[in-house]
Amino acid sequence: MPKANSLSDLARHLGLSPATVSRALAQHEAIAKSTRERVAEAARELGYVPNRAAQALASGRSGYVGFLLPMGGRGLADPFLGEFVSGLTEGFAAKGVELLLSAVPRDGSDLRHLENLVTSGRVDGIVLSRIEVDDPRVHLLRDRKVPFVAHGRTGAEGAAYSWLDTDGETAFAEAFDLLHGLGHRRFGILSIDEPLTFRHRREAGLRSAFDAKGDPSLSLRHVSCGRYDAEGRARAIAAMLDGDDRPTAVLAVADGLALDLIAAAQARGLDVPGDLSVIGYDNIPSAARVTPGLTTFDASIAASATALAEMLLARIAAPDAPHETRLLKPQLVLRQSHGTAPAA
Amino acid sequence: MPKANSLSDLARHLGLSPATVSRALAQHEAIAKSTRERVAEAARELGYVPNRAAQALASGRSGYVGFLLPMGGRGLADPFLGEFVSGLTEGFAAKGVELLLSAVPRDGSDLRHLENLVTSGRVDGIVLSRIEVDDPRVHLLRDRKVPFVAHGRTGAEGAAYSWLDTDGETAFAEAFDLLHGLGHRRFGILSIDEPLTFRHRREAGLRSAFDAKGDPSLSLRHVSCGRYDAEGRARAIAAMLDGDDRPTAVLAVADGLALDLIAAAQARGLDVPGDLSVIGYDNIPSAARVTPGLTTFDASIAASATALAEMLLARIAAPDAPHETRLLKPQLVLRQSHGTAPAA
DNA sequence: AGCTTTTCTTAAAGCGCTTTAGATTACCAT
DNA sequence: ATGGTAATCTAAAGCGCTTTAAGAAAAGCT
Repeated sequence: MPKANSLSDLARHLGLSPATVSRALAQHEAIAKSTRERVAEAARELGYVPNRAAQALASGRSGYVGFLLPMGGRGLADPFLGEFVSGLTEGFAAKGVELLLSAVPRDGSDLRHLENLVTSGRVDGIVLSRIEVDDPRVHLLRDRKVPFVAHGRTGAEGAAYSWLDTDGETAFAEAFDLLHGLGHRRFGILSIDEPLTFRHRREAGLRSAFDAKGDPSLSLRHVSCGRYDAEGRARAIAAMLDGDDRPTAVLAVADGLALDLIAAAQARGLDVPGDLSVIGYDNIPSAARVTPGLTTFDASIAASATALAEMLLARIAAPDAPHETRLLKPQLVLRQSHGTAPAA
Repeated sequence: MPKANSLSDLARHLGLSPATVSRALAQHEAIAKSTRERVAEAARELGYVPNRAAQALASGRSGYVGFLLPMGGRGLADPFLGEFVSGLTEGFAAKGVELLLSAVPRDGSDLRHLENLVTSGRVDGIVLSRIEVDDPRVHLLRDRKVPFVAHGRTGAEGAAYSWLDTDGETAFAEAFDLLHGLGHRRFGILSIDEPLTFRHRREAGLRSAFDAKGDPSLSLRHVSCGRYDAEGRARAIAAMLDGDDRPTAVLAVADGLALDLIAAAQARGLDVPGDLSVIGYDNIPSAARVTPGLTTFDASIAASATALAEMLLARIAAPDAPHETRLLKPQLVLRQSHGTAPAA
């Protein structure tokens, strides 16, 4: 059996021109269906696989999409990111597209890195995560007219780009009401100091529900960790748990914080949920595995990522189509980390 | 400021030929150092970024390396894979190379997928993980003379390819001796049914240490789960814990299994390590976070991945260099999941 | 038959680089 | 001057595809 290593090999074998073969393989309508089948058959027989670089150069599209993986942190070992990237990969794979994982250094060169990534033509589109309040990456990509989708919204909600987000604002308001109904009066919110929109939204949701009660006997302790490393988290958790008037109910803006909080509380001899109710956000896998099980909001990370993958491919196919935005309502997963307020 | 979008733009601007500029940017010795600097400077000023597809087509190298991500499982949400891929990504990024994440379906088309991946020229090299006893991917890549490195060894140790592995055999023998020294007499090994070499090696290490005692009063219960899904694991764990003569010390070939085993034991009212000692392998992050902390072998997953990245780049640079193999000795991390045997 | 329309196929240019083989210049000793 | 050598640089081909513009063949109409 001969082997076709290039389009023209295959074309010669078939007695057709390379142009026809190229378009036949691409399922162009202008090529007779019978020809398309004949070509596909021959390609299979001769083991022909198109060269991707040549396709990319000629067509101006690389066939890849990019995801920026921040270096230095936990990377994909972070359960959220791991699940997210898995979801992306599978979503793209379903359409025959592969994901380019681009590690970006944390030295402030991230914008240059992104610019380089797109101007080199390595990717046809980008998935952005961990969106900041006024995210410069969004501006860059929009200016450069590079297709992208974002997991999360910047501060300006109307901003013209495609995003998918979960409604953390409503969720945290709901969680507050639940805990308030269980008799809690001293609340805490455990957050992070980075300019990420999701934490602002979740904080705001809690705060507005809190303010809506207009009850001066309620208290709210707001603690953030500076860097999201072990030390920063431990310090924030200490600030939450130690001292007088410890909250009896704490909302954590992410499950990782919530799990750490529970462990720290238990280490201090506190009972969860007897002495302290904790609710998290995201429903990462280990939220179900710890004791007590973490009550949290299921943000269906993998499904979101898959949806984002589809949205991005749609944008690449039709860059001028109107932007699509999706706001998902996370489901509260009731487990054992929350309960009625302890007796005063 | 003008903008150079192509090599020839830049060459024209500099009054040089494209050939010279190309080689100057590649730091060729044949180009005068002064010229190289002048070119680099101009490239920076004019914001020139080479087109990757054109480079790939002309040079025959894509500039990417590939990793095969099995679909359908936990994907990167599996702590081992997450940490491994993070390590790879960072290792490659250190050398300016990006990782192509290629999701491979579990429908038996994986070899075709791999072949397609390399013949399309999408990647210059491949990192293989979860090596099987007689792994067809190893044969394929070796036949096709595609640079690759493997995390793990096939059955035939002398096989001519580059690999990095941890010495699970010695580790499990060591773990057995430790537990035997603590008075345990009824042992268990919790494994998986797939033809992965790592589990064979760990099983063999335990078994040979067990046999070496030549003590007929010792027992060894060997249980494997069929598919590595929640149900398969639960069934295997039940077989390990239920029935007469339950082992008092169990080695699990992976931390995930060990953690599930501990949870299941606790759910049955058993005390770990009072009634049951458990030792795992890999030291995934959550091994440190559960209660009791899991005693396990630290396989330094991320560091291994980074080393593999370097090994692969070295192979791509010098495909005919002798193969490099590295056997790492995992460190036993003593936590609280093991202890003296319960009184008979 | 002659004409138009429709259907199918192709020639040829070109995507933006790398690389081989060769040209040019500079430098030195004779 | 003359030739030889080393140091730089360049012309031009070509990587393997896509695509535009146009050509050839078949079919439909009067």
